[in-house]
Amino acid sequence: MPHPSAHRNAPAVLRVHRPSTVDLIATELRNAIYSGALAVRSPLREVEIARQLGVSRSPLREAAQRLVQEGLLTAKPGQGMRVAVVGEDRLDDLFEARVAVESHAARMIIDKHDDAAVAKVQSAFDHLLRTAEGNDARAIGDADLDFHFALVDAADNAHLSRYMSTLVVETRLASFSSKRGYVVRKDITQSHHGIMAGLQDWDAEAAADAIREHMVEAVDRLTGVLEERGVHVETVTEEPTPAGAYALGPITQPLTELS
Amino acid sequence: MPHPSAHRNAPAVLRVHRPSTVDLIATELRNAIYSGALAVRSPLREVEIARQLGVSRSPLREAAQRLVQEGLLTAKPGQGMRVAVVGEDRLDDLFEARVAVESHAARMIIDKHDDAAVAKVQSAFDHLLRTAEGNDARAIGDADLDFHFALVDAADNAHLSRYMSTLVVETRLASFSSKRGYVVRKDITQSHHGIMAGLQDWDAEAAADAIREHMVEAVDRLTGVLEERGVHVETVTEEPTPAGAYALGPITQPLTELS
DNA sequence: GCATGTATGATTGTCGACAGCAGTGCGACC
DNA sequence: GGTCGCACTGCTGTCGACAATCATACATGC
Repeated sequence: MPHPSAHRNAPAVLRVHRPSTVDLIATELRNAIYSGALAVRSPLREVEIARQLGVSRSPLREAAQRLVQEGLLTAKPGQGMRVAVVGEDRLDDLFEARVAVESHAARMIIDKHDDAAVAKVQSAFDHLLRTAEGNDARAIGDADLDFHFALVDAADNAHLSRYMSTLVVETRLASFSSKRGYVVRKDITQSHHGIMAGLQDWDAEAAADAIREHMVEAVDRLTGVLEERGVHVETVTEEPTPAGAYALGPITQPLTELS
Repeated sequence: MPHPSAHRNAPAVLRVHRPSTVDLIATELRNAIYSGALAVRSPLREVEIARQLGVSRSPLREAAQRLVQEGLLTAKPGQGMRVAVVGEDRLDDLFEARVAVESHAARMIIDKHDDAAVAKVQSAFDHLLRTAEGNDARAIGDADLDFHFALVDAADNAHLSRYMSTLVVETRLASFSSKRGYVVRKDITQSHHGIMAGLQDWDAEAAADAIREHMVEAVDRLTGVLEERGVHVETVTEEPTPAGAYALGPITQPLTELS
């Protein structure tokens, strides 16, 4: 039985895309950092992790170099690599870069009057709204980052999407690096609402302003400047993880995928 | 004799920053790609290049993975790595990403009324003007890319600068990948003049518009759509290189540098 | 007691080697 | 004559091993 997607004038077979072992390891490492399985500042024990992944040190080190290039790992000669710390001194640069990417993504969507793109962002926004009703800080944080990635991804620019995927993980690292633990603001949906409104009104400046304001709020939250000013905002804090011995799953070669 | 820069209240010694071997190799590879020593689409012969660099295959492969992450090298399982081809299908995404980064850099400079930043860009612009008087296509191309990097670098955001440094090399790869060879427009200074004017007038929208227009012109030049439309613009073409056997210099450990 | 020097253990950085795969050319077969 | 099959060659992907380096703890001396 032919596959339903088999098209008449389409080429008989699609080009197969085989991910290399290094690809798989790099993805695994990124996920481990994003999920917190690899804690901030923790050294990357090559022999141990290589054993957990079921590979040798060579491909692991090669994959790790990709994350070094992304800024997710830092390497010091003689001391190996550790999960990068995104301290307060880097917050301005990081979130300003996000403003650059996300506001331009919004401008692209608006310039094209791309209804489908807005619908995608709306979907992510709805999910954020539902999640924000609960008190799971991590889930809210995930939905938040998903929203921002969806915004950039909806602009349909592979280059910006790839850069954004790194920015997302770095943002997560900034939260993990915070002295106050993993905290999200309860009013997080409000600033997102401004972004959605800008998109729906096809108002690029309004969307860009909302994004800029949202990033300022994020930096304020992470630096704790709000508490210093005596401003009270309701937040949700994740109970600190046991930081126990994590375990990375072994690399499993996925079935040959078509692209 | 104490160094003149020794400050009274500064820490006695600065933190030393030792570049790792992988750092040096990665820089060497980037330069080789930027200069064209490693031609587009050419496979990365690991044994040969490792021998030229005076290192083993392991650190070379690790360094190469950094360039894979940057998109400067592409890796296919079983076929090793080759210098990436930035074909016409990727031009839109690439230059749109540059618009995002560069226009935001301009906005940052303008928002801060940063005179020193404008002066830096002006310096790069002057150099471009002088170079454009000649007919050395490659030199003009270098000055062009230097200008755009200077613009982003002047915004004083390490994150964006790092991303821009990759975008610069990718842009160079786009020129190398062009079927028409390495070509620069004679009227290249005009569109840059608009950018400079926007900065000097502290007019963010004017600067952003000029940047956007500049990128459109660049894409038009690379896709050859101008010729198709019968529009004639004066260009300078670099005579094709002999494509002879290049040679990468051996890795030399620089003296311990202070950061 | 504090600082300095030393031994130890673990971990990284690098290398050479080997198996396996991909591309190529030749030859056989339909 | 074209297609298929097969051996060959070069290269990659992966591994284990070794030396150099770093961090830690301990001992020594002032």
